Amino acid sequence: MMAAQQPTFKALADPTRREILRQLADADMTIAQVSNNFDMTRAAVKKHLTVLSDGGLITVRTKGRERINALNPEGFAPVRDWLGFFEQFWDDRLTDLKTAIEKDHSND
Amino acid sequence: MMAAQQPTFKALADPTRREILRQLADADMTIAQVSNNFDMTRAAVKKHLTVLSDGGLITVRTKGRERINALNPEGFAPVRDWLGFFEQFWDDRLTDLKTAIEKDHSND
DNA sequence: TTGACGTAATACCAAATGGTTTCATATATA
DNA sequence: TATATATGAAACCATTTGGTATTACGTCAA
Repeated sequence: MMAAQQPTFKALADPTRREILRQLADADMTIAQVSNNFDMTRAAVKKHLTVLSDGGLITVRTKGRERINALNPEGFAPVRDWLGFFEQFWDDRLTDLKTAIEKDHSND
Repeated sequence: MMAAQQPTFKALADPTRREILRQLADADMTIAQVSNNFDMTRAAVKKHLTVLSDGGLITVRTKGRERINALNPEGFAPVRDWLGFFEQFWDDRLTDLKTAIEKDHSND
């Protein structure tokens, strides 16, 4: 389990790729459909899709001569986990702070 | 409000920078302290810290001739928001699916 | 005030990145 | 079968990135 997070974060570093993900939330799309929404060549978009696929953020299924790209919810797990580490860390610190304050007030 | 997310995601794309963040969770550190934990020059670490600062993920305070680097919880908001969009999206889709199933079963 | 220390700033380099163009391959369709 | 369509793949290019080394600057302490 516990997929490597590097390919995921690498994939998310480019604004075009994040925009592609946002658009795939609306509908699954072929490479041609995705590239219609961007001012760059189909080849460039294809490269971005490859990076997204390597990062596990999308899945690709073949339908005849078309490749249909779709979001892969599981691929977002590395980001969830990474963020979770820090959120948990801050939660714990807040809890510790509260505990310390209560302890202090017990001296009133 | 609503900080630009590009500098944030850019900052998170490098494994060294994510490791620096993890270490800053344990304790605030000067540049020299951070660079002691990595097999690269202080100058290289300093560049990473600059990128992290540009991304809003850390804050730097001056204490004499030292610069103390610390995590900035607010800087994580772009990631929280970005992830939240997709989580919300999937939640809604799941809810819609459940509703559709219930509706279908009402024909029994 | 004079070093020593912590950091900033710059120039430089190799490799990665994001784009292009061109050509090849596989599948639909007339 | 012949042609159009959808994609894959490779070569190429400019810019960015992540590292280095070197030098300069501010601050502490003897």
